[in-house]
Formats: sequence, structure tokens, C-alpha cells
Amino acid sequence: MGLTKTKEFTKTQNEIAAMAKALAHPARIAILQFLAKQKSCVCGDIVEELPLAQSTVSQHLKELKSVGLIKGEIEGPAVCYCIDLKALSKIKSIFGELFIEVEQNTCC
Amino acid sequence: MGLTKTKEFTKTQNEIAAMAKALAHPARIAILQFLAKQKSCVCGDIVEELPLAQSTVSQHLKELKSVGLIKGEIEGPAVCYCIDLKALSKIKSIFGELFIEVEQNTCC
DNA sequence: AACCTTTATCGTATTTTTACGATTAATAGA
DNA sequence: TCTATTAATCGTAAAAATACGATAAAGGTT
Repeated sequence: MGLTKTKEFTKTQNEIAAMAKALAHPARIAILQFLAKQKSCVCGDIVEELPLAQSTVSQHLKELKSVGLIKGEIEGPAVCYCIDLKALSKIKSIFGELFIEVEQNTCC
Repeated sequence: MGLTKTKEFTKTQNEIAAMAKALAHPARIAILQFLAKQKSCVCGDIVEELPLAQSTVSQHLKELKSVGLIKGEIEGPAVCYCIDLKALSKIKSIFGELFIEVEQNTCC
């Protein structure tokens, strides 16, 4: 079916999966790294940096925005995308908790 | 196209994305959590625990195995899946480095 | 107002993912 | 050997993800 049975899983499980999904494409990792490198608010230079069409990059930005990882601010005709440090620390703790939990496994 | 332009991105970017993709489904998070909870090597009880068909669970296990997160050991007619703590610590460091890198962003 | 720049959205094609039932393979036990 | 159990694989259908070009929207500039 290709349709994930979201309702059959816990809120936390879906949340972790959604965060992971946002990071599950090299282009989105590249976008985050590019934004991090810049010491200022950067905009559509992302498109030039990536080997993808403008509309495709826009889609990737939308996905990062949908999980709150980045914020877009309109600056004249352009849009400035920035990493949301609050969302980032939330992701960090969510993954951190998962890893600690999973690490409890003692078998093998 | 639905076909990720893997070759256009760095090895690290693809690696992070691949790891994230393995975690990008609630069923796979549930599997990892279930394996962690058990203090022993657990096998096909996973199927009973999850709201999915046996073949579907098998597919998810395959994906977790493909990134090395779990290992399968044959135990009689059954198979015992365990978390690979070495792979887990690698994932931890990969995500950790990404988060630290991204955290450098000072804009906004 | 007309125009240019920048970005989002729409429409579409292709690939991948998710999911299931059915079948196969492999092992244990009667 | 025959049978039951367990898990992987195959075939298939439906949905989501990826990608692009074209178009629209929104903001400056002349």
C-alpha cells in the first residue's frame, strides 16, 4: 500500500520517524550544512549550491520547515532560511533518548 | 523522478541520509525499542507485537539489517535479531557531529 | 504601470516505499 | 519421512518521494 499505518504506532514513534524522515535525503543534509557554514542568514544561494532544480530545492526546504528544523523569513523579494536552534535541540534530545534506550539492549 | 541523485552529494551526506532513512518509519523505531526492552535475544515475537503482517515486518528487519543496526542469528527454526551496539555508536557519532556542526549557525 | 528578481506552487513522470497474501526454504519434532 | 513452525522471498497494488519544467505570486526597481 505504501501508506504507513501511523495510527497503529505511538506518538513518540511517529515523531522520531518524522524527524528521521526529514534527515533522510542527502540534499536536506547538504542544506542544513550549508546553512550552518554561513554565519549569516542565507537565502537562494542554496539553489546554486545544490545540484538540483529550483523547484526541487524549494520542496526540500518545505520538508525541513514542516518539522520545524528551519524557519523562513521574507527579506524583500528573497527569503532567508535559518536553522531553528530550539527545534534542533529537541531533535537532539529525541534521538538521544532513543539511542540511550536502545543501548540498554544486552543480548548478543 | 523519485530517484535520489546520490552521486551529486558527498559520501558523508549520503551516509547520514541512509542512517536517517533506516529510522524514518515508526515500525522500525518500534522494532528497535522492542529489541531494547528485551534482555535476551528476541525473534519472531516482533511480528506479534507489531500491527503488521509477517512479510512486512520481515522487510523492515531487512532494512534495519542493511544499515547494520541489527544482526540476525539463526536459532533453530527461528531467527534472533539483536541490536548491533557498534553500529549504534557509529550512528550516534554521525548524528552527533551533524548536530554540532549545524549548531554553529548563528543567524536569526 | 511595467519589469525584473526571487521563491512557491502546479502538473506530471518516474522511482521507491509500504503493505499484503502466497509461496518457498529451512529447521525441529513426531 | 512427514509435518509443523518459523522466517525470507516473490509478486503485486497503492501510495509517497524525488525531480523537473512551467506557471504563479510577491516584492523591488525603473
